[in-house]
Amino acid sequence: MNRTTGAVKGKRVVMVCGVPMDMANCPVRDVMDNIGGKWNSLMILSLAEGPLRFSQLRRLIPDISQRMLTQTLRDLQRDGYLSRTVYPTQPPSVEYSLTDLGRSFLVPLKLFVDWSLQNHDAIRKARAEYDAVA
Amino acid sequence: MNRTTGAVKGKRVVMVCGVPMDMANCPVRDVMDNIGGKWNSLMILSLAEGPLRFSQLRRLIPDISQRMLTQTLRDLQRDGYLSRTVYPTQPPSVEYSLTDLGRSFLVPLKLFVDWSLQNHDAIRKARAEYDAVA
DNA sequence: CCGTATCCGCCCCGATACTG
DNA sequence: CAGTATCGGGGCGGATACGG
Repeated sequence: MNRTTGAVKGKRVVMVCGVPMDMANCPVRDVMDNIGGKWNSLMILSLAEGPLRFSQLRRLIPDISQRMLTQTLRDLQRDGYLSRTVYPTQPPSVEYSLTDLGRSFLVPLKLFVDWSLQNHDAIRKARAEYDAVA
Repeated sequence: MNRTTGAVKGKRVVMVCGVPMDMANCPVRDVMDNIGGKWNSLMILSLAEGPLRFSQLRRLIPDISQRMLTQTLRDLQRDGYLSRTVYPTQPPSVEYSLTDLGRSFLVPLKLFVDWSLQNHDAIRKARAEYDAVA
């Protein structure tokens, strides 16, 4: 397999695992930016078992600020991971729930969570050893 | 299932998918910080098919700066994803290769890449629709 | 209850220049 | 070839206060 890189029609292309990746418009980078934020993946996981209201999410994730809760929900809604429905009560209540896209993302996300839980100790150990040398 | 949150022995615990998550020392957050960087996951993918030298990686990923290449490699080595071996030639050559930990991470990572490639269009579409309304 | 608006510190990352 | 050192912009995210 050829792993060289080059400019193809002015595009930066990186061969990774035999698949050409357009770095200028990279899907992986794009998705990673979405869920790589501090709260995004946790938000999706929190909604995995059913819809929740704004204040419920706030109580469920006590450490998040009101600002970041709003922003995270808006970003995830914008990218299609979740939907927002407003119930015209008094005072108003807003419910957030995963879309099909959001639910489908749970598959790789949960695998990632499992891996993290299984290998966290190994990582912490490696880190400690590295720091001990330095 | 109970999804309430609470202080357990002074720790912030969030119930997610039935699993209690300690937010103060969260493995998922820890791992996400490692590979959530701009170049980290791409670096691991680049080394998936075999060891590469510093300059080879530099050519393979043309957009990365020398500084970030060094830093990314050091961070990934520190957390145990890859190993660094120096060959005492003149001039010196340094080879980077995935460890067992790094290779095992390829499983969830590749699943994530596949999902990104499959759903990128849907995300871009959702984003366009959202922006059109606003 | 469900947000907005504003200010601001921090740190990621790029650019550039220099070493062994 | 394989790094290190230094500077600086920009954006993420926290704190706080205010609005419908």
